[in-house]
Amino acid sequence: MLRLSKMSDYAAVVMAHIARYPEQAHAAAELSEAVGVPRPTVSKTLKMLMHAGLLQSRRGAQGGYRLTRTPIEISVSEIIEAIEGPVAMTECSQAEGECGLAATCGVADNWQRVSMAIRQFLDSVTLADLAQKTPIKMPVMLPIQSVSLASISDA
Amino acid sequence: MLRLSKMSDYAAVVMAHIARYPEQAHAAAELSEAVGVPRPTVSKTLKMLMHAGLLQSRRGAQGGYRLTRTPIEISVSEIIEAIEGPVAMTECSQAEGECGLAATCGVADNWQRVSMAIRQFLDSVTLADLAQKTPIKMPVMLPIQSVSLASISDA
DNA sequence: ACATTGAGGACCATTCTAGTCCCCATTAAA
DNA sequence: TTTAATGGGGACTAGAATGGTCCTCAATGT
Ligand code: SF4
Ligand code: SF4
Repeated sequence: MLRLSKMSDYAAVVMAHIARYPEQAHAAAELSEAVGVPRPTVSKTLKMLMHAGLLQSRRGAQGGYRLTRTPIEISVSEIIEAIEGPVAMTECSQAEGECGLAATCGVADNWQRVSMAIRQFLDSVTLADLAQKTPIKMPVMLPIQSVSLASISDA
Repeated sequence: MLRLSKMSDYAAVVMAHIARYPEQAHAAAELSEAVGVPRPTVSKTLKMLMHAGLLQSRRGAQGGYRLTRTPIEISVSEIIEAIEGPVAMTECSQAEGECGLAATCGVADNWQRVSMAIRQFLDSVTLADLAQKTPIKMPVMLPIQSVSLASISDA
């Protein structure tokens, strides 16, 4: 279903929560309760976000997590990538692991473009957008055909 | 990685292959060889595409599969949905199965919009786009902020 | 000192995925 | 009418990924 993993979802929820009070340090326990996700799981998520450089932590009393950047400077694609790796629809859309069918499949090139379009879109959505209460408006996406089908000439 | 499943990828490849000769019937064996995917797997994929109404089949000698519509009338989102169900990033982006955090998470609404934007985009990419040899051009996507953060006024 | 809080990583259960196989139904052609 | 081609349906399996838990150690403020 082209579904985000639950962990990514948690990550987004947690990040959004932190983004609403960016100045405070948020302990894992606090976030766990606020969000309704068991502590160990939330902790794991936080660790991943930290490794990705989206959060900084301080241990000890009064410690916790806070954002390394302002919510406007964090994109949802970064959050997703922190949890599940690069946003890529097909195997061939990542640098590594070229799929064996690349030679015969004939769609690799176009898939990569589609994939890139989605990545760019996700780049353009920020944590601030996600966290705000008022629903964000949808971006205008020009139908792909309008630019592509015009110039077909080969086989 | 927000990755398409392999099956969906196969489906796309196979559909693209058929789309290049829409008039002929394509036997599973033929497609299997053309695409380099083992017969049983390709067969399974074809069955799914048929159930979704994207292909029609005829059994017996000279039988095989062909498209039910022209390639321009088939969107890649339909192909994906045929294999892995509705394109939805979060659990709450589908009608059924509301996730338990819906009340507390505070991002459901915005995720749904992001999800819908992607779905719409995928709707706009057709099988013809995918199948053509010349690389498709990317659609222009206006950054979401430009439309969202400016005009916040509603609830 | 000591209570708090994160770091790191092992570990497990369950689900999903990819892939295989078998047997039956239909159709065209010999 | 027989036969060969071809899809339909569905059960089945091995393996990977996912979601989630737990334990112990390190840091830090009071
Ligand atoms: S598009 Fe082609 S090359 Fe890319 S992953 Fe799919 S089959 Fe492999
Ligand atoms: S966004 Fe909120 S409601 Fe939607 S799936 Fe994630 S947690 Fe559940």
